[in-house]
Amino acid sequence: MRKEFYITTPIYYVNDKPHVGHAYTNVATDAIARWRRAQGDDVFFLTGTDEHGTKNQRSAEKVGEETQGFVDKIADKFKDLKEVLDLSWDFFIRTSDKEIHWPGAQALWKKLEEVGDIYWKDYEGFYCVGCEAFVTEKDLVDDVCPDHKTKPELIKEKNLYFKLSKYSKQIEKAIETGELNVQPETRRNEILAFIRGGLEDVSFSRPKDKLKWGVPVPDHEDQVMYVWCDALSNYISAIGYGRDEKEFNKWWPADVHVIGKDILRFHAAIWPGMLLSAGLPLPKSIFVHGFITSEGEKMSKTIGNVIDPFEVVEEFGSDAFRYYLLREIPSDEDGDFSIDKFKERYNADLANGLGNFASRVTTLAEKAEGLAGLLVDEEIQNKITETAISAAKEAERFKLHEVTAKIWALIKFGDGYINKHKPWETDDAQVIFNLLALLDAIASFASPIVPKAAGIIQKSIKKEDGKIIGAQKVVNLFPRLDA
RNA sequence: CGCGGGGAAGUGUAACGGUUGCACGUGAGGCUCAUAACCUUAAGGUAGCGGGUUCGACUCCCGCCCCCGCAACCA
Repeated sequence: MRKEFYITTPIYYVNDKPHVGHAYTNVATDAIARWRRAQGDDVFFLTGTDEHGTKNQRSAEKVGEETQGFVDKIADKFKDLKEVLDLSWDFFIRTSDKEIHWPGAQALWKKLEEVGDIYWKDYEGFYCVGCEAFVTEKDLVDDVCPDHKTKPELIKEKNLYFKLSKYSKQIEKAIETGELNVQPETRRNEILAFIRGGLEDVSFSRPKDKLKWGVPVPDHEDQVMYVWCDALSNYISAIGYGRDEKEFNKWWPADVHVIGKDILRFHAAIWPGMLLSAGLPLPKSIFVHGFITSEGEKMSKTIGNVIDPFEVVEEFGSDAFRYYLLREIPSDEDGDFSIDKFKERYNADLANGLGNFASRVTTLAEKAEGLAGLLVDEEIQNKITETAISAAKEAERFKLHEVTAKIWALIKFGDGYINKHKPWETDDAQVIFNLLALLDAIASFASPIVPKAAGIIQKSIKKEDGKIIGAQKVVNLFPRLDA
């Protein structure tokens, strides 16, 4: 029986076009989704955009556009990543979508209110008139707002609050027992320490005059949802919560929420609290990945080292970019993106590695005779099985760079095998058949990582009734780059 | 203050209480099926510092130094 597997990326905030960090989250999630599909699971892969908030409203005003039109344009850029990065997501949720998202977000709100977890409370904070938003002390430079050079005023307003504190213990226990599996371990410890400190209730709404661009709170005309209920609820609204119970029950709970380390708290504290309140099951796991630095430094517009995924792919192709992200960036830590390292990886692993291996094997196989009907030698089969097992083990804990390394080690083994057996001298059909079987396995293992190249290789291997009978030469999959 | 993670060849990384492994890069040799690709091999690490436990520690414990993350309204 096919098992449902529901995986999500965060929804991206649309105040700017996508950068390499977004690309990373997408590619990592995509690789897991493709891997599960290859395992035979029925996968639903969700991504999308978070489009509300005063920031977007103001950005739109600044350029003299309708807010909706403004966010539409940026959301499209995120959608474009599908083709650019060769993503396989099934649905793209937008929080400004009144048909799909709003009913879910509002249904969830009503549920929380129904069980008595929503209440009125004064919210007090520093408010910058220029920003039209509350600012935190962290935002301030010398006590003034860095954007407006004014001192924010302390104001009070009535907000609806969510009783997160009530679920502190339950959330803590769920994470401790692994019912909600937070990966990697270090993030699990981090969030547990935080939760043990006791969770406070969170502000859940804003008065409409402060925040116009958002989801209206049901039954409270003058209030608009603050980000938590608005954004986090996308994970259930997208699959039918509040609209289509059958579809919702098919997919929920999520198997994995893939997130960046910056939003761990929202996903591993607030979100579980909301779900518990609503009587819904918790997601099975949360995979927290690190951030990407650029040329060893934090990416920033002022330094000018922001990496544009569109440009990298334009120059080197989606497979190469995906490979770099999955192989070079440790999936559970911060990693660095540098053009030199990119080229090094490309030449070593893709051109000299996968590409060259595919060429040598298919060239030998194209000329070979008597391949049909042969069986793979035990040595090769064992090697393939070993790799499948160890790669799957790493994939279970989301060590994607390790998965990739294990698969590429098989290429190394293959190259050694060719040199050892010299099939170009012996024309040994069995050896060539073994190599073809190996290449076939490598292509299928690598397809979640470099889907295009894997597809080309698979197509070049001729099969009959699922059995390999020959191949057509694969030419220059990854042309070498000049240093 | 605190909590959590980490410091290993030029770079990136893995496992492990008992010859530090792997990959890239570098040097030498080999091969020619292949994309000046591939294979073999060499050099290169006193495993941050100082103690302790132990027959024996990179691995466990303690102290110190350095780096990073968290420290709640930030997506």
